[in-house]
Amino acid sequence: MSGINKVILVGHLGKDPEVRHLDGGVTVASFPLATSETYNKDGKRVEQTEWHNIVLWRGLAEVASKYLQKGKLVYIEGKLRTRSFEDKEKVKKYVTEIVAENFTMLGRKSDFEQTPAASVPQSTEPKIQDEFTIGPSDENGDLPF
Amino acid sequence: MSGINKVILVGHLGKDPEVRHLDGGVTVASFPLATSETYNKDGKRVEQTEWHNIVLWRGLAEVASKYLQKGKLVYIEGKLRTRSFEDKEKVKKYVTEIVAENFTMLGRKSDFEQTPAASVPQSTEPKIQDEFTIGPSDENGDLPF
Amino acid sequence: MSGINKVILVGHLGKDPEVRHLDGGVTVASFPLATSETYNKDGKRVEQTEWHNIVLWRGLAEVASKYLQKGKLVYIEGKLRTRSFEDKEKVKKYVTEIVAENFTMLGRKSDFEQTPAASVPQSTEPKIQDEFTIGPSDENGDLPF
Amino acid sequence: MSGINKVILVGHLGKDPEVRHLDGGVTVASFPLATSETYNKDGKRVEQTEWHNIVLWRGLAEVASKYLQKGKLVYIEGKLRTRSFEDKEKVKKYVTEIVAENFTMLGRKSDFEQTPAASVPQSTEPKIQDEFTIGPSDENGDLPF
DNA sequence: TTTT
DNA sequence: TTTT
Repeated sequence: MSGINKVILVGHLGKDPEVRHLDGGVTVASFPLATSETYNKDGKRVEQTEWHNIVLWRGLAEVASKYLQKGKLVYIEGKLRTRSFEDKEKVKKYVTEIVAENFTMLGRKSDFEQTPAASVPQSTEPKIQDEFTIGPSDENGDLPF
Repeated sequence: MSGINKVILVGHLGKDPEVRHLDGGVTVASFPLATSETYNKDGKRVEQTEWHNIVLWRGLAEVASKYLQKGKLVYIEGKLRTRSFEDKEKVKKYVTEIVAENFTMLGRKSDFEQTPAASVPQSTEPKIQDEFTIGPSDENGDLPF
Repeated sequence: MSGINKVILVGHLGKDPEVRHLDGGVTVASFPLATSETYNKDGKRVEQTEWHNIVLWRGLAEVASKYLQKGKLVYIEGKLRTRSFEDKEKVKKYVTEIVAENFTMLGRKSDFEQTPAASVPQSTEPKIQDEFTIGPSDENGDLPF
Repeated sequence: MSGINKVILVGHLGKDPEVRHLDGGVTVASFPLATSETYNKDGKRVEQTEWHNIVLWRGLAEVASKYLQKGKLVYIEGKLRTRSFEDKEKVKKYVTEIVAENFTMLGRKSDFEQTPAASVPQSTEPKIQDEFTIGPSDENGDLPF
């Protein structure tokens, strides 16, 4: 039977997205995302930051590389995936990544402007989905019941 | 600026899905879903049930009408939408619905069998998405980093 | 068997929180929250805004009334609850509300400053939870608004 | 500024929970959880299973060890945490875990019965939360496994 | 290492 | 109107 594997993050990019083009023309982007939590420990305010490896594919990767930069605040929805790889010393290692399914830019509009003078292009999708998960939902007509 | 409007429910259908075909060939299905919460009140076990109006469009509606029946346990992800309508007395009223974006059948496989003897067709998708949100995600190849 | 009833919203307050003190000293706060979605319709950019009725109890209500104001961006997690009430004409009506379980202020720190000159107190909890979330939630009495 | 770090899983336990009692009397439980996704690849039905390391603290750990067993279906809500440890060869390694904040048992009631003859005690909380979720989460010390 |  |  099937299950649910869902991750919801709101945090800041630790670096600009790094984009790669695989053989076959598929685009992949990735970046670290920080989510911080603040709590009181013995009356002192402690901040704990967690770093997440975000991976985006195809169209999502392209939009991310265009609109997301280091420091920006984003909402990301995706799923967990742990994969193994060999490091330079041929040692098998594991990483857990969040494969993004859609993201939404948060924060001020000005935070997403390329330069102080430029304005965000009309085409900026506030909510961007994986093209294999994407699309308009035009069901805003009134329901017949 | 954009926002997030997400609902996650796990509950039982109160009735079979009710299906309608709008002019233009669009299919809409709807059903009530119960989510119950149990807590202790003065040492007694109290159950509180909340009823949700679930609405599904197009392909999702069709799959729902095929595989979901009264009593079944489902995971539903969607968004909130409040719409107004006029009742028979022409009084304006409001309903809040959950417009489903995808759902997953939970519980035993046998719970989704049509009849004790029949088995669920091979084509039953455990996770079914709105066709405007849908699609295979074949990014299972190894990442180059 | 039990279920899941979870709502996740990121949006802006439409008004300042309205605070009430019930008999028995319980504090309740409420405010409308807007989540907007933008999509393309026939090549044109359309924005659709959904309004949600947010309700907060006890300690959460108090923190909300202190730190949230009209226009602020918040992440809210809670559950759906539909309750009935009688309007002035004694007509039975229904409202669906989101009973908040915790919230996190998003956006610039300066967005949460009381006045341009004041800074957010050290004690501001970035993630604030309903102190009663764990146990029974006895707020099933009718709301006074 | 603060962020959101939330994981929502529905899956089956791969093993019985493993319970440990740390110095100081704190209880920790952990188990692997499988979430499977099925999709069509070239007309063939492919199942992909993802394994998650679930960690529970204190009261949650105790309830988990009592009611969850290998094979059971659960809804788990928690947060991601990546921690480092040294393996037997003193090599620094990283694991990403899901620190549970609450869980709900899904599936038939009979699935949670200890033995065919026994019934689940009246006191079984369908939704069980980490009693410390509200405040500080001081489980940042290294885990003993 | 789960489940269907 | 579901389920336990």
